[in-house]
Amino acid sequence: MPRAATTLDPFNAIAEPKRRLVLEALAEKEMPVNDLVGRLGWPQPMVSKHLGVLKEVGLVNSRREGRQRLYQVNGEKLKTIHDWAKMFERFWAHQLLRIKERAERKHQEKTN
Amino acid sequence: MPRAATTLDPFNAIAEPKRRLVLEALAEKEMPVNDLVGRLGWPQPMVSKHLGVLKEVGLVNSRREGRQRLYQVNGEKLKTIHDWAKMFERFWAHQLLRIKERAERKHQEKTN
DNA sequence: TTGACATATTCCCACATAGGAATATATATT
DNA sequence: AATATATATTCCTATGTGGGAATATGTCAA
Repeated sequence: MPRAATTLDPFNAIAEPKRRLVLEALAEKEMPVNDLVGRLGWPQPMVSKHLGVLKEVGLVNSRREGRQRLYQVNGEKLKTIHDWAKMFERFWAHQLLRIKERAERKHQEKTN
Repeated sequence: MPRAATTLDPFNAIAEPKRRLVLEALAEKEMPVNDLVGRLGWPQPMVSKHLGVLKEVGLVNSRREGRQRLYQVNGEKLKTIHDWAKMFERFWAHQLLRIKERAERKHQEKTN
């Protein structure tokens, strides 16, 4: 069986590099689809489709304004990612640990 | 074209829920494959294959010890994920912004 | 060397999905 | 109503990949 649906899992949704670029653009400011099209240089349907996935998985919200649809980052869902990664903080935070890891890596080179 | 190779992108590698579970287990302590097999209850080849992907993408390191191969989390690569998510910190950190977002969401409900 | 233990690899298949092209829908303007 | 603008959706295809089963490789002990 392949991977779980992109539209159900934020981690899966941001696995696509283009979707990360969309989020990074939206991080600057709320934006309509066409601004993203111009900024990213992709076909409009491509942008809309990626936005559709991001919307369905909850990583962005949108609101209408005239003919445009403005997309914005949803912080809550991105916090999920951040919190998960934070679980491993101790593996990079402490200098002592880093030294220990470096030593283990050297040992690994011999045993590999 | 489907998604880019899992083994080239940490974000893609952790898109698979089972691989996140592997990393979470290894977050507790360095561990040989069989410990993971017992802990997760998956077939050994499945565990080895997921470890293979995590290793190739650099999210874990390994070293031999007798017949066993001990796997450990690689903090540096996980920091990459953490740093990326941190980019959106302001979207959940400030109370004022949260209030603003809530207002925008209410407006969205009307216009949707 | 033989056997037991520990881990990795190969082969196959089903399936989700990104991209492309064309088209559909929605909203504002005249 | 007709047109222009803005965005979404549908259909198609190629391809990466997770799971299962079987097997291979590697390492220690007797």
